[in-house]
Amino acid sequence: MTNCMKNKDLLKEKSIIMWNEDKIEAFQKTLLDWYDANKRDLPWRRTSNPYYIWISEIMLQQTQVDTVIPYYERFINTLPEINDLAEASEDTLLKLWEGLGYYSRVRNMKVAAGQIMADHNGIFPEDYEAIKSLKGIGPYTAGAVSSIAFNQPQPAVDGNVMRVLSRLFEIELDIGKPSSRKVFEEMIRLLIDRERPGDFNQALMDLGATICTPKNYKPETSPVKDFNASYLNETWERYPIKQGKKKVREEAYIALAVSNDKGEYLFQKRGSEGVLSGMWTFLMIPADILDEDGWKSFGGSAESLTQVQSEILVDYIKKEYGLIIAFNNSLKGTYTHIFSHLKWHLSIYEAKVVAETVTGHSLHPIHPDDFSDIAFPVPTQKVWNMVNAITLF
DNA sequence: AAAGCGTGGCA
DNA sequence: TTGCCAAGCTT
Repeated sequence: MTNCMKNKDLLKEKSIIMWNEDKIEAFQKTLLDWYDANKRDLPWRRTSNPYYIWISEIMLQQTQVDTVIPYYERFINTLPEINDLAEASEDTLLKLWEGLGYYSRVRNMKVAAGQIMADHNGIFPEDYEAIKSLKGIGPYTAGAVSSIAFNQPQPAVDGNVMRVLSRLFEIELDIGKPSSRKVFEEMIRLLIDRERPGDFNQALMDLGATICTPKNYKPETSPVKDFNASYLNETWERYPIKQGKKKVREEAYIALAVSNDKGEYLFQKRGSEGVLSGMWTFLMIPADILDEDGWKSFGGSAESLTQVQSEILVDYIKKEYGLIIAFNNSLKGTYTHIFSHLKWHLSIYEAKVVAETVTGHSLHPIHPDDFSDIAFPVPTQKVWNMVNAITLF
């Protein structure tokens, strides 16, 4: 009862009028009937194993269903039990995750698997708070797993749900703000079907993914259009409210594929902080060492560096890595990689190792025959493809 | 609270 | 082409 009052106070504060019980019940039936007839047949909907549901939810974070499916299948086949995940090496995990992005997700999963082994006797916990305390599991994923795998009436508010509710109730909140999520959660606590909470949550997400979409939205085609205030009031084009994103930062590098006389290429492991942390790349030389204008001075159409730039580069490699190289001053290609918050402009060149200083360096030689054992982020794969295409292996 | 964190699809 | 979008979490 106390929680119920809190719910209504929060909604009242935001000028949100909740439906009466009859309307809520009618909505639940309409939504679930639609879901029963139209739900997508997805691999993780054929299991009630919380471990597998968890894997799917982590993979689906900010990632499209079609992308996830093959990764999901391979992951559960390779690591069928929580214990397998807890004991897997980071290399194994990253290889299973290669190309999915947001690599901290799988590192966190290994930590969480260790928590489950240590704190829950290897059994996936059922309690919402216990689930949420697992590394990498936030309010959405905790709600999704507890409702889908354990039939608990917990909200699972993701972008879909916020968009659907914004349109149904003409919500004026910016769905990009962290504080807004709590309001939507309180709405779901009042709306959720107590008999089928997991299906209710998934039905809202399916509705958002297939009908109540961000673009090309046709409200008249929705199974719950009669409940949709923004449709009935012809205000639906205003919702959901979301602030625009800021422009991304741009950086330029020389991506240098350095090979030695054994046919190995030299890779560097990125640091534990920042983008692509702990992932392998070719040498990445900040373009601004070459001149004050950085990549703009050569990133366009230039096929080679100037003599001066070339010497600066060779000196930099010697100083930074203790490596004497023969630089092949012929542009192999350019590639622009767009992250969520950052853009890399890569100019790709090759070089051969002539000599190494005795102090060694932070670079790791890897033969192309062994590339299949190592997880490379997409920018590294793109650079390799360009080097590989030109040299005709 | 806001920024950081990958990648691919789409108009 | 550029920008936005997709089943978020951590710091």
